[in-house]
Amino acid sequence: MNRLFIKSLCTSSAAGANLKPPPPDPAAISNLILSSPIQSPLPSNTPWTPHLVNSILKRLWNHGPKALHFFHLLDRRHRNYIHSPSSFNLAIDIAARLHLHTTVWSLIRRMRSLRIGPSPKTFAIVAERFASSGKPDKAVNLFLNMHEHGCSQDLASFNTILDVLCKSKRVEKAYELFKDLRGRFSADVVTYNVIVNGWCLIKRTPKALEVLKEMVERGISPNLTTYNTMLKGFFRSGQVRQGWEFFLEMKKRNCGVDVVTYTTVVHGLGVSGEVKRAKKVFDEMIREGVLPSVATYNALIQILCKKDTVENAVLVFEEMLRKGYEPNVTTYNVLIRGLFHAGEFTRGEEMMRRMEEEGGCEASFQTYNMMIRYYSECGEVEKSLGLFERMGSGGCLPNLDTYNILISGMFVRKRSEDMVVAGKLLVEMVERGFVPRRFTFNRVLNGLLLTGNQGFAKEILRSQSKSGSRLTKNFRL
DNA sequence: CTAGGGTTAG
Repeated sequence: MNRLFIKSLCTSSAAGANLKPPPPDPAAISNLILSSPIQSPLPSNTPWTPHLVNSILKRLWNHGPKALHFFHLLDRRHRNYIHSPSSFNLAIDIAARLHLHTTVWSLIRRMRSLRIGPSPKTFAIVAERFASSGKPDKAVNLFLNMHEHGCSQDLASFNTILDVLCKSKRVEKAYELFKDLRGRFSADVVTYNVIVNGWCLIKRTPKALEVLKEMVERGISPNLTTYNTMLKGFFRSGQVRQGWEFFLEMKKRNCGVDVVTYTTVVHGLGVSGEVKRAKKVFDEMIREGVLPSVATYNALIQILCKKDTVENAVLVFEEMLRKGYEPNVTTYNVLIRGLFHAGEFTRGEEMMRRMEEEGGCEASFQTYNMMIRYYSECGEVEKSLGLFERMGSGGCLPNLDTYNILISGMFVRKRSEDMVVAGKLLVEMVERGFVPRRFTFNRVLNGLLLTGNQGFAKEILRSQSKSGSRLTKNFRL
């Protein structure tokens, strides 16, 4: 009897476990947050985990104010949930992108008081924001002072700050810092590779070669990454001949050329219009037993779209499928772009369907922005808006580019009702934390005024000056 | 986010 009772308890609890609600769906919660007013409480009884919080923050990436609001609510209201360092880093990134410096620093302080950071990664994020918004000195100072915020400096974080500066094209600044501190941090092959890449990124290959020479002199051996970086640099700066010779030299000296080397050459030759040679290198790589990757195929498909025909690109795509490769978002984006570029809108749409239904790839903001751009440019407003709607309800929210592309498209047909849509989009983008360029703002308001929509124009202007926007300063009705 | 290869154009 007793045993039976226990047994029934066990089975009922097992049944209960089966009846437990499915794991919370980040998409559903994100949409709930998006559609509810900013004061609304969070859904209760949700078993919050760092993973769940992070996927929500990523989904709300292009709706920064809502994302941060969500983060703060959870931080303050839930005693039994403490944000993870990675969630803090995401929130800090979002705040930095919105230029909310006070928020950035209060989040960093909060991390510190919870004793979960800030980490070198946190500082890399903030430094990256500084560097790419024209403040490389602030990025450098941040690195120099990070120990005051409870984060130690080491070779890895030195390499990171140099890389951040280089990637945002502040190579001179990076090189200065590198020369000042390479002794103190004992620069390694990674440090030198970062600097070589920096000069290559701004097409200054002579400087890159100088650094290469210098590293050898200082007893640090270049590796395959160094050579691949240099190779890419030649092609990027249009030195196809030097690139080719460098490639021959790499093979001659048995550097152990790999799939990255070959992909670089295929892409480099193709971009310069040498499709036949690119195809030959692709065949050579297979002969040499170096297996092409999805990236190699993407490079080949892209150059066929650009410098050959989209039909040939589709043939390579089919071949890739036959060989068992799994195309990724980039593959599809490149192909869809090729089709749209060739005016094959219907086939482009069909490829997008295949990407989602057969390829198991979700359309990215690149997919949407590109398609919206093509439709906008030829005045297909309904098509653009349709895609924009799908974006809003899906996994990727419209970003600043989307709004700019879409708003420009509203001027193509020169219709009054398009101006009203442009106005609504302008208001919406500001609500989402994006700062429209003054040009965009004036263009939309003027458009409204010229098409007899004074009322709406005034409304926009009022709401903007109320929120203290810098945009309204020079605008008079 | 300790370095290198595919998505955008001029």
